[in-house]
Amino acid sequence: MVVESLSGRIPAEQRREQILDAAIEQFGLSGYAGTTTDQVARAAGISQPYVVRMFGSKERLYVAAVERARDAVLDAFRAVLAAPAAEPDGHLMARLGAAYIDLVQDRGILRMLMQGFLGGADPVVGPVARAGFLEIYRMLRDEAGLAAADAVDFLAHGMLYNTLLTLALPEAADDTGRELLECAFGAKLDLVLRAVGPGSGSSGRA
Amino acid sequence: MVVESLSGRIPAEQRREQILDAAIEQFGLSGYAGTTTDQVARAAGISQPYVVRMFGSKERLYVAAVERARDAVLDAFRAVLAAPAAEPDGHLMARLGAAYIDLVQDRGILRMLMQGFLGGADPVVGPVARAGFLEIYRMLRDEAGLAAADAVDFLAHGMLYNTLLTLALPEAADDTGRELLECAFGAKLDLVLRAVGPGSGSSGRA
DNA sequence: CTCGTTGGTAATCCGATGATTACTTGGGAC
DNA sequence: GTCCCAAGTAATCATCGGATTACCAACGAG
Repeated sequence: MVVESLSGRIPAEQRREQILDAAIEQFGLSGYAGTTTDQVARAAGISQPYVVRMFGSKERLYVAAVERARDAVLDAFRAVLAAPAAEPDGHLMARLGAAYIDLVQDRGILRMLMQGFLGGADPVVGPVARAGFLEIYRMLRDEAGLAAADAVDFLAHGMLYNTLLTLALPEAADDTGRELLECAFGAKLDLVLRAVGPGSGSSGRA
Repeated sequence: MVVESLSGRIPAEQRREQILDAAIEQFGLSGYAGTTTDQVARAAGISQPYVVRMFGSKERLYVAAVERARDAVLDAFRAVLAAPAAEPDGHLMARLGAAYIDLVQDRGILRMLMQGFLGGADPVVGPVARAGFLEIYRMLRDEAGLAAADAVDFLAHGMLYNTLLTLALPEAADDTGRELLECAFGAKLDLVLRAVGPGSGSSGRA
């Protein structure tokens, strides 16, 4: 997970990417206010002042992390559109859905997206989050060619995925929870559970 | 919005309710870490130490606020089930959906719910949030009598509502946004927009 | 009236945290 | 080699925030 390569003196752009990876993980877990720049720095393997100096402020780092999470979604969907349909019975929406499930196996990205949505009321984060969401919708409609109603249905179930996964239901579900998961994810459930594994799989804190 | 009644010496239980109302509003806006106990206290019209003493700690107050938001949802749905169906064509799910839209006109409750979901990874909030979500699901299935697939579909669209509303899309939508809103809310859109009104309606900070 | 219980606050403490400043080191150009 | 810029850190600051302590004030019972 965390960058392990004992890294002396790395070009700034590469370091920037490492910081953003760490920021998504940490901000995703604890939100903007709940995450310290020092946590991000440690996760990226550098010192706290360098994080601040690289991005100017914590707030700007946060916005960059939100944008990066949005780009991850857009990239994942565009990869599906670029790839040839292997199976003829695989409808586009199903393939997009599977790609999304795959993407958000990285719970950092998933939670970062959700954090972004919740920032809708914030004067700085809000506009970024709204524009990002609409960009994804436009992509589904214009590039993937989904009808508006289909795109909305796709998004709705995506949001349910988001909720169930951030709730960590797959990791800790009783009978009711399992029924809900089966019904929500359908055939994709094994995709979800494969990553969780048979163990309790509780990922500890940093 | 904020309790205005110049209130000297109020019974503790009543004060507790005021604090919880304020907590839902504030925590919903800024999350757990982003909200100070002093903000909650001011919004409730009392002093900061009293808030802490009443609930023991900020964390316990937060958990209580999450539970209260959950109860608000359960109560709203049970009210629908208890009321006689006025119109025969009004399907149960549509009536439940309308009740939900109505409930989350209070954006504080809406955002508090979302904050709770995002706390799924937290060792304290997580279990509460998971149990609360499953409780709502069980209610839909057992008390409302929805088929599991219908309940899941209902929840999925509810989660899309949540996202669109926390993003504050109704308050600030371009053409794409309006199309998305129309498609997502359908006939319920006027219910949503009625509260927002023709003005910009940007509700200021506390 | 007085007294104890409940409702409530002012003052204060201590740790945490984002930012700033000043400093050090590595490595490529020539 | 030496020079200089990019990469990076240690030390420090000012502020904020949750919790604690000690104290004050209504109100009802007797």
